[in-house]
Amino acid sequence: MGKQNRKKQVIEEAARLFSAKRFDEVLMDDIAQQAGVGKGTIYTYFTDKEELYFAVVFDGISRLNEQLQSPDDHLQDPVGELRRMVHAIVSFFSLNRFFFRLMSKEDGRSESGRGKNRKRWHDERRIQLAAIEAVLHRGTHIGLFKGENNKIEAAILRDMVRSTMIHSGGELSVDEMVDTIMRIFLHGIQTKA
Amino acid sequence: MGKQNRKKQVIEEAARLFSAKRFDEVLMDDIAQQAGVGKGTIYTYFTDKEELYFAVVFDGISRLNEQLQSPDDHLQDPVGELRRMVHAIVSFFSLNRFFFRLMSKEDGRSESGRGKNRKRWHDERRIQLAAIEAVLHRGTHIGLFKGENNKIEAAILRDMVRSTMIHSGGELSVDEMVDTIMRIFLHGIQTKA
DNA sequence: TTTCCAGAACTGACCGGTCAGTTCTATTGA
DNA sequence: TCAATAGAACTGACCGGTCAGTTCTGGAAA
Repeated sequence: MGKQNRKKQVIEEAARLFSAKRFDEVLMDDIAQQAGVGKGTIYTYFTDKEELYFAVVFDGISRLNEQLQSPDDHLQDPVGELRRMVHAIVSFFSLNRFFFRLMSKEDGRSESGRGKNRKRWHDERRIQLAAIEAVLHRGTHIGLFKGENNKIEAAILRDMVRSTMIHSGGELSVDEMVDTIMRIFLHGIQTKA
Repeated sequence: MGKQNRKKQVIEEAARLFSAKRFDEVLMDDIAQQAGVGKGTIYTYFTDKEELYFAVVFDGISRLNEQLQSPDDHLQDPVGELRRMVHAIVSFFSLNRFFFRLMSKEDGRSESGRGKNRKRWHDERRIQLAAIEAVLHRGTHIGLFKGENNKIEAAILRDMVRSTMIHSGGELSVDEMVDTIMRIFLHGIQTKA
């Protein structure tokens, strides 16, 4: 088994376990066993449990953030670009249920900030908002969006993915979720009447 | 110090600590010290750390749910009723920052469900959604709302409070937050044009 | 032979939970 | 009003189990 594969395997299984249980309920012995790796081996890659935990978290969020970066659609219409982003988030989480749960959890801890890990988490999360916000700005500029408070609107859009995924109960396809989110975010629930 | 005050004091300090740190980082010794109470005293009220934790959680959520119950506004217009509910949630969390953080955290854990505490949490959360959903239904029935998927819409509305509170950075008043949420939820961000 | 690693075995810090001892409080009756 | 008493409430030093982190060994692969 290749060196990188081992580390990857550990991160993957740790993600599964950390997403399902409390930090203190997850044992290093379990992670080692699930990953098919000696416990000692884990400590060749990570100095301690906490470092492993954050490795898991950052592995997930940076992969998501890659997906979020637009290729070169700066020319595309803002609505299409927004839809592309929402789609990217929804499908990423659909394929990575573990990270979805893990991030929801980590998100809860986000306000109280201490240490460089917490800071980095904060930064990565801000990148997401900034990307969305930029598109909102562009749309506001050309009169397409109302743009009352782009910062909060960006946050709301991102978090709508979370709500939708949790509460769709697996009944909606990725595209249906994206449609639902975009419909509400763009037009609201009230009839024109 | 009165009997009830002690227990209440413990719950209050535990809420503060649990909201700021991981479960395993919060020491019973710390809670006791912060509450100005002997460690053993905590165990006269709660059988173990976990029970205390859930006592904290349920104390918060049931107080919130009380606020959510409409007095007798079943006759009032759905939009007004929705606004009243959003206002109730926003002001409750403004006055109870600890519970706000705590619930965000607990919410992250919500999917993986084991045990009766998890079930009760789930139930309490559903009560909130049901209350909102009922209003959406009523509005849909009289042609005021589009009502494409009231279940998810209810969840989104509730969670918009969370996003808004986290990302307003304390810059918005309660009423401004309520306005922002209602505006987006009812009409979306796109201009009519 | 040498390198690598699984996983068993070990260790000790740490912390949840206990309980013997102490303090508070309510009740009685003089 | 206050002394006496019962027992409820509280305390915090201590105990013991747990588990992160380390070391070691045997065996496989190269």
